[in-house]
Amino acid sequence: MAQAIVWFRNDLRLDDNPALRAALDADLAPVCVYIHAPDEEGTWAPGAASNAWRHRSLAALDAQLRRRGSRLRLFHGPSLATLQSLVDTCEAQAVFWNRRYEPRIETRDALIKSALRGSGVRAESHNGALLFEPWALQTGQGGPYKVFTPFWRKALSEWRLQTPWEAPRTLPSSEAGPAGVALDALGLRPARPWDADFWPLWQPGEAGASETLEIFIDGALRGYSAGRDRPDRVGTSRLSPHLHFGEIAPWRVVAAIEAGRTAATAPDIDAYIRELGWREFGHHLLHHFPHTPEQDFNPRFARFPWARDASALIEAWHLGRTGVPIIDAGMREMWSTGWMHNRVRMIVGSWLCKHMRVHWREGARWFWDTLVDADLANNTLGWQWIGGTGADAAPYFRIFNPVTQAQKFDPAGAYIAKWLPELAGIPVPLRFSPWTAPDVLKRVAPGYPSAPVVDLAGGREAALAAYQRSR
DNA sequence: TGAAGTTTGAC
DNA sequence: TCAAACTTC
Repeated sequence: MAQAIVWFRNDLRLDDNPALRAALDADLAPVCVYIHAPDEEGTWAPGAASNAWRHRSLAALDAQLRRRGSRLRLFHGPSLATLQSLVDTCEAQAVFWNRRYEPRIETRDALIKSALRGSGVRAESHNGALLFEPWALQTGQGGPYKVFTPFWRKALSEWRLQTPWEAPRTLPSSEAGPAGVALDALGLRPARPWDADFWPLWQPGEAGASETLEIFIDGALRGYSAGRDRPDRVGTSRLSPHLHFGEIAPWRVVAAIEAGRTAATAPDIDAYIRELGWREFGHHLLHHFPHTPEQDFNPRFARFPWARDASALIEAWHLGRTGVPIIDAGMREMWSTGWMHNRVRMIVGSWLCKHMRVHWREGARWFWDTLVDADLANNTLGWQWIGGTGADAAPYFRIFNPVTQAQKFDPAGAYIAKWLPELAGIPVPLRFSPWTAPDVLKRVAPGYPSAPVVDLAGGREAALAAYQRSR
């Protein structure tokens, strides 16, 4: 049987894998490879938490391939040279992969595709990650969308999803060509086990993704429209890292969720699929506006007076020592688990960009390194949104009050107590703003900051004034 | 997928 | 008196 290279990237699954399917449909034995080449991603090489996840996800994929009589071969880049050498040594007839949409990767992959084709090899990329390719939806004028609502209306009107596909129980094995390097040689696993608290919560890989989906459907999906805003509960799908690494296809998530549609569940199902729509919109924007991971979408903010020398403020934010419990709880949740609830991401983001008046790229960089679901499309969309600089963003003057938000979405103060145990002894009305009861705070949690690093009312006023000045 | 201040209208 | 509606940033 002739061979094909199946080049795994952010599609670390077998089911619903269009590249793997293409190889099998062509009657070619898949040589499954992963090529480690972080330098080819420029300034957005994967961060530490992301690498820790990938290490385990690659191990899971290899185990799954072995159960089917195949295996995953690992290599160091550069990607093109590695693929060319694999094509030669395996005498492969084709190379298949699933597309990524990060600007540097799109450019690199286009070069790789044309180089392979230039040497007479069949090279094909497929859609393994999105419900709609970024170029599939266009405005009436023929351009990209910049506003979510019309984008999503268009998507719903052209709703056609890939049909689920299950990988065969046995894969043709191929021993041709080099064996590759050991997983540890890629250096993805942290040298010091700072990620120890991640793994009771997460199971990287395709099996973990399916299990997470089932848990969501049996649990938080009912009541999702309201429950997703509650960081004190399991109210969200927690699928984001699995979707980022392609451990499950979004169309499979949609199909599974739709399967239980009733009149009662319809609003929750629609609300969740709309969130997947934001993920689609993020990829659409990243593809059409490739400078947005670095630059404000709205050029007006070039004149905005960001705070000077905010390094002490930024450090307090990093460490979860701002003195505002809901913010510090969120930052510590992320540090411990590699993930932060989305409502809390908005609160900590608003605090950084508005009260601290620090440019969103500082936040984007920190999230990039600390989140297991760090994704250039979603991270950029989220930070441009909360910073007020984005395409369809919250206006800059929409400033979250972290005390009000905590009262509303963590009413029993349970989320705060979980991540800031030193504040658990402060009774609930005071736990949201402990600086208002200085003697209690000093007695119960003497190590916690005695006051917010930025005054809530003063910071809000300063941000509004700065916005006015820049107009 | 804000907050805060003001107005309005039902008691 | 108070909550919902409205307005402004």
